[in-house]
Amino acid sequence: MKPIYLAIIEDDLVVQESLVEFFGLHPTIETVVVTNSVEDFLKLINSCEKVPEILLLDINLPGISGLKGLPLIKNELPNLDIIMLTTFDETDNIFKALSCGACSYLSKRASLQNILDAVLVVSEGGSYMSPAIARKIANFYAPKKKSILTSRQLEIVDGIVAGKSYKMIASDLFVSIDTVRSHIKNIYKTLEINCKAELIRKSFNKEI
Amino acid sequence: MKPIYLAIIEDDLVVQESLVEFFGLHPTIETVVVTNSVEDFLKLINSCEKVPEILLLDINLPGISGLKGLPLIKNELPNLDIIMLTTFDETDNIFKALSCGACSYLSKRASLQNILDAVLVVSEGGSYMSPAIARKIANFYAPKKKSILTSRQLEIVDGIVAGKSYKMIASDLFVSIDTVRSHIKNIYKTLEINCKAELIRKSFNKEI
DNA sequence: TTTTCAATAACATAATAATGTGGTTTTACG
DNA sequence: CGTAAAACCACATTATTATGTTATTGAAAA
Repeated sequence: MKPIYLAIIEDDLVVQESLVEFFGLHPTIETVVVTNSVEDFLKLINSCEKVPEILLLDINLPGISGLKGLPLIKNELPNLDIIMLTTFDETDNIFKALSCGACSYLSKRASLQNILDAVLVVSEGGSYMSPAIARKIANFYAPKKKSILTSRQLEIVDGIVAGKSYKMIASDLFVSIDTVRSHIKNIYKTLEINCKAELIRKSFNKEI
Repeated sequence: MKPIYLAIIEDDLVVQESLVEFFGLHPTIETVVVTNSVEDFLKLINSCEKVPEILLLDINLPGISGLKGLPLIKNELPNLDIIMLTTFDETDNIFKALSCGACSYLSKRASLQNILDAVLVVSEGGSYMSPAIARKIANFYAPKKKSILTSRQLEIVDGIVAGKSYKMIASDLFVSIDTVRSHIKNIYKTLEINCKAELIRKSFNKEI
């Protein structure tokens, strides 16, 4: 059975060592690169005969942070699957990491066994999210209780988000363009915004 | 210890029975409602003294499908955590289910043990996604290979998406407003669009 | 070295959007 | 019955956006 080539970037030497030791015991995982910074990793990676397939990347690193480093690393090794290790589960970071191509995300409070599970899952083409993280993702998609806009206003918003002009929205809804304007004025007031871009952003962020 | 009240909607009687039997053995889980359709569930739920906290919901049901039923159920029991069980992992369904408020999603090929894990994780406020599903979610966020826009053009797009006017973008980038206009003309041409709304939409859909 | 392309910029014009003020009508609620 | 909210509409003004044409400069590619 082909071993899984693993890399680790972790600046906390205690954590780093415990990871290395733990994975050293595993029969099918071979830790091929271990560094304590993104910079070192990028230097080492070119002169490395065994190219890692999976990387455990700490999100809080001195120098280039894990989050900033992600695109740099992905640029060098596009096929590397990256598992983020994080101390705090900040929602923003989760989505930023995912947007940069991280495929798994787990809390450092997770046990070594959990981290191993994640590595194995990823090596099989899956993805592992710790429960708290997964919940945040689910909540992100979840519908908001109820909009502060009226149903008519929501129809107007739909039109805007769909890229229609006021004129088009007016003719679609069989009302005058001034009515559309009027609705939009009210919508902007309610949402405390003053341009279309904000409206569309809010809509995509499910803030409406 | 307070038991976890569980409900199950599953039309396949073999699966249903094995679930009921399996959870019956668990000390802290009490299965309080079992039906084979969303319709029956909605009828029963009002005359039920023990209100379920977690629901295992099959996605493919006769009559009202699990997906269609989700909002109806959530409407009756807003605090119910719903775990979707699915035979096929269609990406569309995953996101639809999440958008309707499902908090976990797992393949029926998952073992009973996995389903139990999911129930326990959810009962603790987490969320469980099977690896293949989680991977699809991660891939959804992953960056597209490379943009057809130049880096400068991307800076302009960022400004637009952030809700800035041309004037603001110009002053942020220390160029004239006509330069910004010029960039935007080129961007629209390249992307074959002709308004800001489309640009923002594409940006949020990672089509840029 | 010629050509292409990205980035810069000016000038011009038409369309659309943002904002204000004021008004009517219908519907729902206490 | 009165009132409030929602949907409707008009008129007006300014700001911003969309679009066209043209041109210079520097860097990269052919």
